[in-house]
Amino acid sequence: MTQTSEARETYDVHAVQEKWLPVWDELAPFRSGDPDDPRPPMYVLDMFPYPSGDLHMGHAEAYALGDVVARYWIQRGYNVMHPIGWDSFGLPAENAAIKRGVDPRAWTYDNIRIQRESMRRYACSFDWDRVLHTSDPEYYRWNQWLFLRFFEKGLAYRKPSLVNWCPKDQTVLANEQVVGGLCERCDTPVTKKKLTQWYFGITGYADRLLEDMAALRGSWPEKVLTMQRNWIGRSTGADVEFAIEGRGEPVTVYTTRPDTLHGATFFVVAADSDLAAELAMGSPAEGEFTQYVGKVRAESEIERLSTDREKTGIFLHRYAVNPVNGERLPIWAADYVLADYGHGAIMAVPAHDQRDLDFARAFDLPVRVVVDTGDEDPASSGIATSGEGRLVNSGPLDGLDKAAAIARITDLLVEGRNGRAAVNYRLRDWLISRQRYWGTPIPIVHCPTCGEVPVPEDQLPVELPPSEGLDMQPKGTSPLGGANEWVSVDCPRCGGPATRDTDTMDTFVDSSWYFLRFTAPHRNDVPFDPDEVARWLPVAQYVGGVTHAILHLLYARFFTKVLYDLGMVAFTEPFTRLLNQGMVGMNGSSMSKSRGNLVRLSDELDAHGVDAVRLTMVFAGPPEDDIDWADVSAHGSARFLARAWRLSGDVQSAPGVDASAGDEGLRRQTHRAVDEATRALESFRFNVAVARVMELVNVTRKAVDSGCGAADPAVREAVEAVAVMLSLFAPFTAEEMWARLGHQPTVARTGWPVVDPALLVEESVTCVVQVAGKLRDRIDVPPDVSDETLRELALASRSVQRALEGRGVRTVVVRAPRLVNVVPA
RNA sequence: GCCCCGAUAGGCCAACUGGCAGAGCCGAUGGUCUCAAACACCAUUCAGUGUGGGUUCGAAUCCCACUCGGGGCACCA
Repeated sequence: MTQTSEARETYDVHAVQEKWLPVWDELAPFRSGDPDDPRPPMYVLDMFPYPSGDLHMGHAEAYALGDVVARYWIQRGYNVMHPIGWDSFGLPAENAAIKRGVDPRAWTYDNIRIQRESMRRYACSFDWDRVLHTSDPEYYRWNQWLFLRFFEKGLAYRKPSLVNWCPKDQTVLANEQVVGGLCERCDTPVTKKKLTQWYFGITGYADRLLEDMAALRGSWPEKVLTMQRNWIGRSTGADVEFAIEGRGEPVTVYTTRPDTLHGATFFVVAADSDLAAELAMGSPAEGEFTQYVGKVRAESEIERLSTDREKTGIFLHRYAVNPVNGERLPIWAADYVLADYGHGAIMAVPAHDQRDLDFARAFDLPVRVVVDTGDEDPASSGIATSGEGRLVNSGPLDGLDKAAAIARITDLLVEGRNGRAAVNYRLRDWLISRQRYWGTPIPIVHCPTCGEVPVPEDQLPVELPPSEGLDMQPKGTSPLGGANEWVSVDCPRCGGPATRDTDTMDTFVDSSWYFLRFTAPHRNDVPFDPDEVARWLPVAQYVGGVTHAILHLLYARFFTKVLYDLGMVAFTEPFTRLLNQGMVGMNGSSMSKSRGNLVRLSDELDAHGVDAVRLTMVFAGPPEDDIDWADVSAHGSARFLARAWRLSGDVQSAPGVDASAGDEGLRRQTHRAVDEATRALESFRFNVAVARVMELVNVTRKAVDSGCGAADPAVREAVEAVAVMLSLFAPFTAEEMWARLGHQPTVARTGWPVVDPALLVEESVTCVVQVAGKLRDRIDVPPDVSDETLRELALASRSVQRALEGRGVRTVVVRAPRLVNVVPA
């Protein structure tokens, strides 16, 4: 191999970075707000960050991937809106305030400044004209405004309930923020507490959240859809009313197995429910019951969740009456029945429900089989049977199968007016109150005479009082309660003395509609501009971590449907396509916020340069896979980029030279590389697209050194294609190459290379000839060879004849022009 | 316990609707350069696709069972 450049130039990545940043600042190639822009609009959105310190490896991966998508569609001629903002309310700011005595506001905005500058240096293709921060009063006023719309529709309401409580953060948590019984933020075991809190009525949207997922199939990861489906947890069954001896009102229970109604042998109410307390009152077991409830309340979620714990409960000395046969069922209070699911009470059918059977065996209660499944009697086996079978011991249901029995009993219950078909959801209403400072104040005034009074719109935003002088220490009530002057207000309705609600909203409220605000972040008269929303939304491509598969994405979908019902948007799903990127780890351990950063992004950027880090993130594998930084090589990426850059200095033809006169072999390789890279990009196989560019660099290097030579116009065509394609992954290198090729900045807006289909057609293809599925010969044929000709060519092959060993030919499978399979007799 | 997803070279990963298992990167080995090393460059290397069946002319790809790994839900009646 000839050595073309003796004194090899070296590629100074850091100098190149410093060179182009100010140029891009000046050109602002990613502005999307020109109303006369003729390009078709497209909305590409990265999940916005929380401003906790500087960017880390996870951000670097996410924004590298989001940038590939945004920059690709820009090259394809779209006016891409790719905005960024900060999800800047939340606990860490407050914790920093407590720990270091700094103002949460100052801490937050300092971090935003740092992250913003890091994003600039990382060459993120954001439209910097559209920045928003959810902690700005101009933003959170619209949280409050939307809250009031929800309140008017009855979708925001207050109720007393047992709520998840984090003893460390001293605040309530939504169901979604309790992970495996631990606080999502601080991993403290969560307990229950009875509090009156604000909720959003998401359960009323459960069916729509479920059904509308059909439209997302194929464009959202199946995994995310499955997780949402599980979370919503729809089940169908029946409500059945049981009379209670000595009580006027019957009690309704929900069951998914109404067919087993005749198998009920006892009745259980949730120990921590109001109903249990009422039934226990005056009973001989009252004292025992009170003690039991105390114990249950004190238990942490983690204890409750343990599956192999023993069943506990108290017999209340009361009886329920089975509506189908008049049997008296003893009523027990137990903690295995949940107060906030269904009606907080169940009919227990131990023969066909494992939990009921475990309880029956613990307390020696009868077991009656009503579905003959052919399995061993649960009373002796200890295993409840839930399979198919014929109904027995069930009066009018005897002989029916499960489905028929469910239909029949449901009809009978309706006739007897003591039951009906029913649907239940695992999903609970969304608890949005937080007893913290750094969030959106809930715009409600509590008046002793008028009750809950909304703050009038012209008084929005209800701004947070200064943090100075407020006690931020977690103490179970909001720090805002200490801001006496702020709390005391005149009731907007009657003018009398009243107090503000001192809780703040869950920060997931902020992120449930921010994607709408990006269309016009500076409008202060509306939350978002309907015309702009119509122009840009729904988001064509959303990019973010799978950690938000349930929480954020479910809430945002819910908000969108509510806004649709309010007539504010014309679509019901906010994100048309979703790409989940994986996480970045090191040597098998993850690098999450809580576990500390094993690899510092700034170190990697210093060592290898921005482009090499970005390229490594994209090239490491499919975007949704996790990356182990130990498995990939930023150094290898840097080496490749230097090789690509070197090519741009080798090109000897002039800009604008006619490529059609160039070397055809190289031209074919170039056009095929662009074609394949394009297809890979559109199906999110970014790593494959990068491989195609690497391949093109390799063949171009060979063409320069030992092929057509550096002066051939095909070399320029190839290197220009490399530069444009690299602009998605390695913007600095691409820009520098573009300049060295004699062009003006910026390569980011140059346009995607156009593939000449004529150059994709091969002159001849290698046809594989198999005998009995085994490779026996290869023959070169024209790409348009006919089946007939190919068949004859193959049969004429000496290797084929040898492989046939004189046997006859049974069939010949011909797939022109690539393959022939000769099947011997 | 239930439900998803995955398993291809020493590592990370490719392989369009079933059709030559290998595109790319890392590593390793050899060479060039060097006083030497590092860097760089050139070249070489390695699997028959987790296991067992099935469908097919033909299976990494489709089907069934299992193993291992990852994830989700889990006392939700």
